[in-house]
Amino acid sequence: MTESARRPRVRPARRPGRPAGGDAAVREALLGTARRLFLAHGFGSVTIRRIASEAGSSPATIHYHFGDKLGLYRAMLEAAFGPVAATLERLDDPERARDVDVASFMRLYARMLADNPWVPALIVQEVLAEGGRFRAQFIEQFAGRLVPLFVELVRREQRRGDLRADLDPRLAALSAISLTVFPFLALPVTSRVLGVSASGPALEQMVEHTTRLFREGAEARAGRERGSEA
Amino acid sequence: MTESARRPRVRPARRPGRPAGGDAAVREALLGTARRLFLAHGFGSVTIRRIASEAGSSPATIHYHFGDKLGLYRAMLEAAFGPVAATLERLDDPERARDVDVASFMRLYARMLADNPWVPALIVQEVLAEGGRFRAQFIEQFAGRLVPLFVELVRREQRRGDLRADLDPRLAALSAISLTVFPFLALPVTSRVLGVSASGPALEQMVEHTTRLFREGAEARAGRERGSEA
DNA sequence: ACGCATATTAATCGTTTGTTTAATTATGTG
DNA sequence: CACATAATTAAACAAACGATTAATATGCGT
Repeated sequence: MTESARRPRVRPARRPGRPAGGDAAVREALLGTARRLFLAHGFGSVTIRRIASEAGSSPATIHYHFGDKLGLYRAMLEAAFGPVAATLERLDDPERARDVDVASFMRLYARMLADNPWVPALIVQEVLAEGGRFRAQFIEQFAGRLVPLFVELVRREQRRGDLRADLDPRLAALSAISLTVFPFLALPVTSRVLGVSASGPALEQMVEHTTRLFREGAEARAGRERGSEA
Repeated sequence: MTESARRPRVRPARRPGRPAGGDAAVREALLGTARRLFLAHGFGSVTIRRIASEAGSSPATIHYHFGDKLGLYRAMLEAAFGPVAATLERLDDPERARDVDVASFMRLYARMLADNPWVPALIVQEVLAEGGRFRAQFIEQFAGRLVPLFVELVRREQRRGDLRADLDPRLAALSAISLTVFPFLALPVTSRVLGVSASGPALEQMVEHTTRLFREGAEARAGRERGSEA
C-alpha cells in the first residue's frame, strides 16, 4: 500500500489547526493586505479569497476575525485612519491650539499626509468618491471638526489684522485646504506630468511654497481692501 | 385547449425582437445609467443586470452594443470626458491661447467643471483613485497637455514681470490647479461642513476669490523677492 | 411582398462569489 | 496531563455573476 493511499494526494502548504507562533500577526497581515488591495482595486473588485491568499491565510479566517467582508473593510478603515485621528487630537487640545496659525496648520497637515501615504488614497476612494463607504463617518469624525477649526483660525487672524478683513473666511479656509491637500491627491498624475514629489526636500519645498502663496495672497496690506466677499 | 397551454404563463413586460421606436436611444440610456451607477458604486460593485434593468433593457443588449462589461465602461468614459476634450481643444488653438492668462484659464476650467458635474466625480474615481481604469488615458489625452500649458502660462507671466520671478513655475501651476479643482472634488464634503455651493452666484464668487488669492499670492511686488524656489 | 440585416429578449451556461460547517491542531488552565 | 478554548483550514453551499445562444420581432432596400 503506497503512502498516497492514506494521505491526501498533495501535502497542503498549511493544514488546519491553531498555529504555533501564538500572536495576533494574522489579523495585522489581513488588515494590511486588505488595505493594499481595496485601495488598488476597489471594494467590489477584490475577493476575500485573494486577500486571504495574499496574506497567507484562508477565507474562513477572515470570517473568524471580522465576521464578513464588510467587517474586514470597516476594521481596515478604522486602523488606516488612525493617524488622522491622532493629528486631530493634537489640535483639539486648547493648550496647543492657542499659538497655532493657518500656516503651521497647513504644515502639520501636509506632513501627516506625507508620513501616511495611504491616507490621501483612502480619502480619494472612500470619502470623495461617490458611494464612498467612509464619507459619512469621515465628515462626522474629522472634516466636521477640522474644517470649522480652520475657519476659526482664519477669523482669528482677520481680527488680529494679519489677514484681509474682506475675505470670506469659509472660502479662505477652503483655499488653504485645497493648496495643502490636492497636491497629495493628484500625486499619481503630477508625478508623471510635472515630475513633482512629496517626500524629502521636495516636500519641504512644496509646503514652503504653498504656505507662502496663501499667506501673501490673503494677508492684509495697505490700500487693498475691496468689496466684501462674504 | 386553454390559452395558457400555447402561450407563456406570464405575459412578459417586453418580448424579444427589434423595437418599434427605431433609434439609438437605447444606447444613450445604457451609457447614462452606466455612468450614474459606476460613479455611485464603483465598477466592481455594479452588475450589468442592474444597469440593463434600470435602463429598461436586458444584459444581452449590453453585450450586443458594447461586447462586454468593460466595453460599456470604456464607452461611458469616452462619452463622459467629451467636455474636457472640448475645453482642451479651445486652448490648444494658438490663436486663442495668445491672450489667455492663468486667471482666465482658471475661470474657464472651473466653469467646465461646474457645467459637467460628473467630471470631477469621474476624475476622483477613475483617475486619482488607485487602480483607476482611466488614469493612463487621462494623462495622455488631458493632463499631459494641459498641465505643461499651465506651466508655460506661468513662465510667460513671469517674463512679463506680472508674477514673481522666484516662483517655481511648476509649483505655481500646481497651486493654481489645486485652487481651481479641489473645491469641486471636495464638494460632497464641503457642502456639508461649510455649506458651500459651486453653482449660480456662489460659483462666480468662488472663482473670483480663488483667482484673486492666486494673483495676489504670486504677483510681483517691489522688495519681495527671496531666494529662488526653483 | 419578400428577404436580409438589425435590435432585442428569455433562457441558460459555466464560474466565481461570500459565507458556512465540520474537522483539526495548538494553547492555556487547573 | 487531561480538557476546555482559541485559531485555523479544507470542503462545500447556495446565490449571483458575466457571458452566450437561440428565438423573435421590426426596419428597410429591392
